[in-house]
Amino acid sequence: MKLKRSFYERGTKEVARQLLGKYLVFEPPHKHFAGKIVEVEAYLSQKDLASHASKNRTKRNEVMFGPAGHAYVYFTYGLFWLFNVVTEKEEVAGAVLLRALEPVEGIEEMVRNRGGRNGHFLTSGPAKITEAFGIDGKINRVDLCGDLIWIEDWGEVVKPSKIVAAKRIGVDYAGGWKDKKLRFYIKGSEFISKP
DNA sequence: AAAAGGATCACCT
DNA sequence: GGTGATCCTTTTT
Repeated sequence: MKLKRSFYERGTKEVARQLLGKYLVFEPPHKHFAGKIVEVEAYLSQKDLASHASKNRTKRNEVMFGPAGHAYVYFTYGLFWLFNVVTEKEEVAGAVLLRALEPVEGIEEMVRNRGGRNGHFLTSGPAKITEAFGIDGKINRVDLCGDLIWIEDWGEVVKPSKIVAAKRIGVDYAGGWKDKKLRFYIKGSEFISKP
């Protein structure tokens, strides 16, 4: 079942934890991809110094301030696209970064998109996900309650004891926020980006 | 350990 | 309207 807007329209930390074990589905013309979400990071609000939203509204981060359930896709390091899900009600700029998936459907096409790499290297990092799926800036602002890209609940339950909370990756610039445990992953998954 | 690479933002003029 | 530091990373040495 496709997640509804009400799922996303809640506290970012809760949404992040509950996205574990759900499935990202992407259906561009004549293609089909699906992957199980095994690692995420929560970016809480304008107060979160690790978040793009900490600098108030700009052209880039604008979508984070809008309604929940939309995609926030941005370009970084001159090379990579990163995919986020917008959370919370309007004016509260929360988002969840998808950091790692377990590939499930469309694997052959993912391998092609990733230059022949396979297995553990396919989607074990935020920019690896977008490369494998072929996600780029065209997906920014797309409504996840539509028919191009969305997240599904396949009825799997991830027990709290299987969820690990850890420091976020690559946010050493974020002052007192850099060590907060807002990264969540499924314990034992072979596809997480960093242990 | 370091290169790869370009958009974005803060801060100037 | 121009400049420079920075960046929610990946790959290769």
